Amino acid sequence: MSELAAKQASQGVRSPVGREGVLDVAAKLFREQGYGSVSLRKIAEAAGIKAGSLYYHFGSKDEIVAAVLDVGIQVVHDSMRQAVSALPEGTGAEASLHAAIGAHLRALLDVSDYTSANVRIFGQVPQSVRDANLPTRRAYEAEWDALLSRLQQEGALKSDVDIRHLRLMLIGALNATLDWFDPARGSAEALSRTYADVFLNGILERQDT
Amino acid sequence: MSELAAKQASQGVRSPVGREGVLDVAAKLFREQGYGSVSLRKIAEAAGIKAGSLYYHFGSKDEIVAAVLDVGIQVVHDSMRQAVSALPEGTGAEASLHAAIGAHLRALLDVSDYTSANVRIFGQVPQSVRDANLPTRRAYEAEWDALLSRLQQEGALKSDVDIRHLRLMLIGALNATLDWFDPARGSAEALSRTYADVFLNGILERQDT
DNA sequence: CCAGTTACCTAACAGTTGTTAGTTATGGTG
DNA sequence: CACCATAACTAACAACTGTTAGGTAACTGG
Repeated sequence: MSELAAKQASQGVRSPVGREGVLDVAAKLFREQGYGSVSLRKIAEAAGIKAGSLYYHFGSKDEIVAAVLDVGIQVVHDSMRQAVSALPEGTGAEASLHAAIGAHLRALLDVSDYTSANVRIFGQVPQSVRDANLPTRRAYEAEWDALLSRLQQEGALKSDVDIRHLRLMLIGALNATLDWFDPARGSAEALSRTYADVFLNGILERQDT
Repeated sequence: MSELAAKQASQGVRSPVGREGVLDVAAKLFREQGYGSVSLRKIAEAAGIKAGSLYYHFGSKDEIVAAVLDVGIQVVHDSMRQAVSALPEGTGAEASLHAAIGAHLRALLDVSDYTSANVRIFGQVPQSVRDANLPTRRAYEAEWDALLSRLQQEGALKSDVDIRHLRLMLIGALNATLDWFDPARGSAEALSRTYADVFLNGILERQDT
């Protein structure tokens, strides 16, 4: 049950599904089935209302999916920012990156239907919806760029790697886990350790260490 | 113009679009617009015929998209196998991986609408179509696993990395480039150097080298 | 020259889609 | 009690979907 619905129910209101309940259900369906095969009637049925009723809360299907996309980025953004800023001052590059990667993967794989829906359907929605989501995306990307730049200025990262490129590579690799990750086979936590290690140290056997 | 169409035209035949021409056009549209928003009428129009005529060559829409998916994997598989097998015997891990990565990225970003369409729409098509494409996929994945295992047995790769996991991570990262790669900003060739270097050596600044 | 094959076209079908207009039931407020 | 906002419902629309049946023109082998 959504927070809003819970609050209203406790006030004795005949608990309506409401805008929030619709979004929760929509995010889940989009994550599971993709954009194209989720109709308004499917969303409505899963929410326990009729299709026409969706237009009380939203002006169009685009408006629903746009809301899901925005929340999806906000969740992972908050999660990542919080994880990094919670680190003690002077934390090394290794731990900082691991924290950021872990936060991203947890939001994507454990926590949020919104974030996974975003990653899954962003490439499937109409251009106009994608454009509407861009500012929110850019803010999250800037957070990553800031982190990576800081580590590079501290001399922890190679000076010849391009930050934008590295960020695209990193987030791309992380998001791709959504296609195959199986919680029964391993935790997001373990995954983030592996990913951080590969990106930081590579996979080549070395003489030193 | 497709090879078939060219051959037939040179024989004096009133050049039909044909099965091959339809697939070429379908692959391009799927790559550009995704699965859901490409209707049979759009494919037909782009091919210069009418929607109903598609059923002369194919039994259903699923059959069209399944054919595109299969060809997409075959192209990148052939490209990768050929690139690796062309290397002189005793080639090091670094060069081997770079060749494989380069072949994959070139098929994805430069060469084939089929391969890029596969990566783009695989997650959007009906379950049955995905299942039909699985054997072809597995063969390509096995090719990668064989390469990585060989390198690991030669002692070139760390012995504690899981091959399957590494392959998923690598191909996932490579495929993700499709979302942002802009040929005007850099070549697939240059990209493959960067990716190989990061995966092999990591991004951490080191005392040695 | 005729028969057959190839590759298309036309027209229509049943189902689904996003969307709209008008209606109704509920519960809090003056 | 009357009033009003909230959150639904019903029923229909035009457009579009994959698909099918039947027809037609062009080239090919006998």
